Amino acid sequence: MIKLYNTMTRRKEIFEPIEGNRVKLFVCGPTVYDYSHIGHARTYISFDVIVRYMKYSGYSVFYVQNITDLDDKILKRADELETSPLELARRYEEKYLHDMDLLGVEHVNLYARATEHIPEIIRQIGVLVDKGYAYETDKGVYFDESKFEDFGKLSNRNIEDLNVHRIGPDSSKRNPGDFALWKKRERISEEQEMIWDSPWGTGRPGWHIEDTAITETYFGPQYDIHGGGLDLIFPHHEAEIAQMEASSGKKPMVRYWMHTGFLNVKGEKMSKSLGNFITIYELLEEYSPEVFRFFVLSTHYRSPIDFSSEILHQSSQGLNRIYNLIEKINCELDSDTSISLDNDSDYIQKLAAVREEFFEAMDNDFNTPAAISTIFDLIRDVNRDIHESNISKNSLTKLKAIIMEFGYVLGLDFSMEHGNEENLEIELLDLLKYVREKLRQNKNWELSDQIRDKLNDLNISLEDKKV
RNA sequence: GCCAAGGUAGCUUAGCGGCGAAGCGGUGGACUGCAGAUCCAUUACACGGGAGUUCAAAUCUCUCCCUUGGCUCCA
Repeated sequence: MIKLYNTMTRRKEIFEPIEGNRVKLFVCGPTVYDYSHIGHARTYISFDVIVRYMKYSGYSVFYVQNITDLDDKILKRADELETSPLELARRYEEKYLHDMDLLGVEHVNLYARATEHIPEIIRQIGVLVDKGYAYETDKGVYFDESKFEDFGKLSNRNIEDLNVHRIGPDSSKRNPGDFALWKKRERISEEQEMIWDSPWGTGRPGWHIEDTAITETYFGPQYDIHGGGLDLIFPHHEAEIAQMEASSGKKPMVRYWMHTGFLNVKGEKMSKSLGNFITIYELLEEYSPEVFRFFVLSTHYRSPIDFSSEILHQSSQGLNRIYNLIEKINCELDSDTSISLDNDSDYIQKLAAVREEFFEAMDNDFNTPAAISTIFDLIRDVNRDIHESNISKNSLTKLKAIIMEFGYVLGLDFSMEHGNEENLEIELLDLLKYVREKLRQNKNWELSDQIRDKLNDLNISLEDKKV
């Protein structure tokens, strides 16, 4: 039974899909005008694990993400780079998907591009106009905030507050907070991209409407979960609620709202002006995807998380502790000394208990830090038992399987089977190991240590075992 | 100003009414030719301050202090 925190109610609730075990999940995707950054990575890794766990728990998840490929920022950037907006959008979309692959984020079931849903968008705007929720000016079509009394229910604001601190509102709008559904733009040339015909003249959609047009197309007017970064609560998600609930007349648009916390860099918000903007590409030049994922999952998805090299190093060390155990298990399983103990049944019980604890943590609003903590508890016990030769191969095999299972849910590969080295490399390495072993037998410590140090410089770590 | 999220050992985080926990780290020891890994022990002033509710508060309520974010570009 999964419990999840619903931003709408500000409480943890028992998760129940509208229809059986089928989950309709929408997460706001990126605006593809630049490289994705580590904040995106945090959000999408979080939802990756959430979805993995839901599937693992028996739900059939239909996971949709939009790709915002018609935004003003894209036009501006394309102008700067003297390229076509669509080409730019496709290029960065490709980079986004590639980054997700590198991070081990599974593809969602459907990536929906805004530009490929223009008819749906126009249709939805039309409904809003017909029902009197939207009005046309000479600049565009706007949603009339005052007609939708629930406006602000997600972010806990009221319309008066929103109107007070607005500077220089557009006087052509009825209310200062009314947002654009359709932006009128003149068609300059025939080959111009990102401009479409509509009943309100040529132009392009506003920012919020693509998501509701897309979700209505694939999910209908009501679905299970809508997710995204914390920063999208206002105004984006408020606008979505207004659009969808006003046009369909059905409430609520979505049952559960899930928002991921921010990733800061050394205590500061990531921004281009501060110069602390880190792209996923840059991240992966320095850290492995596993370390970053482990770092992300070491904090609960709703909590703020602080990125720094010191903390990444801590994560790396923690992850190594898990890897070391796997290696040790593999070693024990390969060795000839067979320990046969009759405490297997104890182990089966213990592992079942740990498994239950792990899944309890995950059930509790996807509490990955608590789940990881159960892995460490297990590791401590197992290390002790291995150290005391108090565990059978049979138990070790089961133990390994369970850690792999945890790894699968968290999207971390604990298999330690990377075996993609060239054969020649392996053979040369074996030769080197053989020579060094001979040196050690002759107690030529100086030279054997040198070999080990040099290998270490090449990122190959050699660790001697007791003979 | 309004809204929101936080303040738990040196660091990073769980816990959110009933023995304060995990990882990273520090120190000493065992094992090892040394190192690494691991084990044992140990170190930790750890629940921002104050008041209240309760048999019982890190946990609930109020209040104050501090940090961060949002307030129509944002994952």
